[in-house]
Amino acid sequence: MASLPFNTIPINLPFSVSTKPSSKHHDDQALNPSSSSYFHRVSSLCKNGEIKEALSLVTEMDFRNLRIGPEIYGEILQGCVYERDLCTGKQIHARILKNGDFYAKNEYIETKLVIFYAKCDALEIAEVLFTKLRVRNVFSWAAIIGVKCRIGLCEGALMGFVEMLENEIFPDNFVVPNVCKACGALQWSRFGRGVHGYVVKAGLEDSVFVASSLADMYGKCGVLDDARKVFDEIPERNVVAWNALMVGYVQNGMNEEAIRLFSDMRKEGVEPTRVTVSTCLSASANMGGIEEGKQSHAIAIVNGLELDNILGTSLLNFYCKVGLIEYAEMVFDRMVDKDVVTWNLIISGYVQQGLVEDAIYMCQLMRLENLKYDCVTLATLMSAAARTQNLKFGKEVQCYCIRHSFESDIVLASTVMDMYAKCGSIVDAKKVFDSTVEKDLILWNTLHAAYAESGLSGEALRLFYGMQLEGVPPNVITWNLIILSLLRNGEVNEAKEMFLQMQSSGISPNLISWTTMMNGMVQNGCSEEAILFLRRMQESGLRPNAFSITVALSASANLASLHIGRSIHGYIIRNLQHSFSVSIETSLVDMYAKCGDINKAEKVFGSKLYSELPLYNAMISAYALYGNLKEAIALYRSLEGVGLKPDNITITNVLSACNHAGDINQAFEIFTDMVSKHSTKPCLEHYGLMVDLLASAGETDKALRLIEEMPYKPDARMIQSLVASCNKQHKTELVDYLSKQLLESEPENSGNYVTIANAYAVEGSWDEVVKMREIMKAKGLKKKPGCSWIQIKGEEEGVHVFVANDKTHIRINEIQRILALLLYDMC
DNA sequence: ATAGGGTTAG
Repeated sequence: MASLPFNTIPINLPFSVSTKPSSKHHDDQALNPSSSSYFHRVSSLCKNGEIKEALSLVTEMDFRNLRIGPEIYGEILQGCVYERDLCTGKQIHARILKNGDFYAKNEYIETKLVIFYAKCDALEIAEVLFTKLRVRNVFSWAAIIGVKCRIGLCEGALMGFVEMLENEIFPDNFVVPNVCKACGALQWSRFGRGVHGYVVKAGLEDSVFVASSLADMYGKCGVLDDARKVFDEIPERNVVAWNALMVGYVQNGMNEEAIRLFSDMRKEGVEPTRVTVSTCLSASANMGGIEEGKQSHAIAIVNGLELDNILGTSLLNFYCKVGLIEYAEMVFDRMVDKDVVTWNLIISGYVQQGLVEDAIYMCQLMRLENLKYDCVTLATLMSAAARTQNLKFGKEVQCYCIRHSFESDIVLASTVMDMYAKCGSIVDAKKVFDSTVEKDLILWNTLHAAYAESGLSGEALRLFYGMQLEGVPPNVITWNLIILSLLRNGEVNEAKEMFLQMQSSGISPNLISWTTMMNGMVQNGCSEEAILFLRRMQESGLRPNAFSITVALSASANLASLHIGRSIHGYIIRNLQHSFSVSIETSLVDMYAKCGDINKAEKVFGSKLYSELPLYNAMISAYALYGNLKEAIALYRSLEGVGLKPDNITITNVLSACNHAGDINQAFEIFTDMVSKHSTKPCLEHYGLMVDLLASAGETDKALRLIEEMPYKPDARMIQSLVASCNKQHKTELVDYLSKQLLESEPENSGNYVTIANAYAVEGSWDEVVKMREIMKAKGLKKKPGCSWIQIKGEEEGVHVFVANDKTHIRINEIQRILALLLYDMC
């Protein structure tokens, strides 16, 4: 055996190496029978994980001058591999080196050392030893590929696979799974296919290990058809194979397929594991499948699966996502070793339910358990601030983030921006955006969302072109947001143009793109076009979901087209039977009422699946529309019996029913009931309806007294009612008073100008309407999102008129008077 | 070989 000097051993090994060659193992100790009994004792200690004891036996052997063969060192190293005991292994390595080349240059020992370091994730040492190997066999290759794969150096692992083949060392059923894993992580499906070819050639495809990892690889690459094919051809499928395919389905959004696979698996009598149940729970959570998730939970219990952290958090995630917070609390209480993930889930569960107080309380408890907030906790709290529009709380959380150096977390930056945007502070959102160094597409989109929400289409467009100049290509979401910002700002034609541009840039509109267009059309008074967009979406092969159907129903209602409304109802019955929701039922009632078929509205209401307030509100509103005061009141009175408490909308609807019928007494009864029975404060709109009622009955003084009593500033609508009433009675000094009120309350409120313009529109004075628009422009005021425009036919192009409220009738000279006051105020 | 939490669009 060639002798090499010891100092060629890499000096970066983390222990010192004796340079003195030892000689005692040359004694003829091999004949000593106790040597083999030592081997057995060492071997059994190692298998029980008692490495330290095994090591002291070796020391004892050394002391008694017994021959220590390579197999003993091999055994101890293997023990260190089982225990992932890097420290003890290094000591063994030191002894091996101390004992000289007989051991240090033994192929078995050298390979074992590589395997040991690799298994302990000490890649650098393993690689140094590996490069020094004179003989590289399948085992050492497998170890190196394995460690690279584990620590995420996937390209390196795949290069190793190629190099192995070049050196004619053939990867076996231990190497291939790791190679597959690397392909999956990199989503290199073409490389994966090559590996699959090798597997077939090498005859490895019958190994469950190989086949399940191939199925997993195809799943991770999104090629589910091939994953399924591989899976179907496995001769003896084990639970891991089932799990791998199921995970593939879930990761690609095919949740229903995953659940179906689970039931097939149970039919074949394969026992589910915690992984199976976790995966099913993810699928159930994603698709909102309450029954599926509950059954998965039941199966976990029946099969006696241990509630470990991962299964527990899967359950928590599921119950939180579907809104069953009580069940989530039960699971949470039963979990023993709660970690940050566990706490984050229950906290986010509370936030999703709007229970921000509970969320904050849980945060305090979490701190008492000595757990620190991580970026997920903070992102959740930030989203709570955004939901509740609590700017102060949001800033506190942001300060915490800054103090604890979480600024570099890009997800957190997105939530901070979203919080500022939701709290109406776009400038601060932009500041956060600018100060974030590494921007990802989501961050860009978050700012787009902020602009879209407020209809700042100019800013949005600048951002849109800016990002492309910086080489960030917009995705569907970006395009949808740009379109939304245009629509929110009333720029219908520009939005349609953008919609076309998106398609010519190679991005096809998704469900949300189409629905955004539809909804935007409805909001901008183009309901016919909304229906056209619905048809075109269906032609493109996309199926409308519950929300798009709701929008289509409101378009039908606006068009008062029973024909279209019925056809959409038909579509719901044919295709959305299972996703019947409160909002769909509500929209149906509303549609039938507005299309003139109150009987059908009653019929839909009568066969409702849900018993929720919005549905009752819609029906009461329908009765109000038809002036059926008795029915409206009866329905309102019946709420208590079904355990529902009327809200502001209910009262508004009942009061407007009274309004239509001109029944002041009934209205007053409802109005006072509200405070005494339901202890709710009337809102501005309720006062408005009462004022309206009194004013149109000529009770101007009473109306005025009510205005002075109420805890709100009067709005333009109220003033209008009064103006109309005053007009009849020629009380001009009152009009002066009211106009002043209007100016004092909100001179910058575009709504006031809109109201006045509305009145002009009703009177047919288009010149005055145009003038109002110009004043708004000069003041830099923009129409609020959701406020409708209508194009006046036969008028000069570009002239828009606000949709007039049905009951607005103001004498033209009074309008001029108010306008004069407004202009005076501006100068 | 397989499994858990937070961010953007109607």
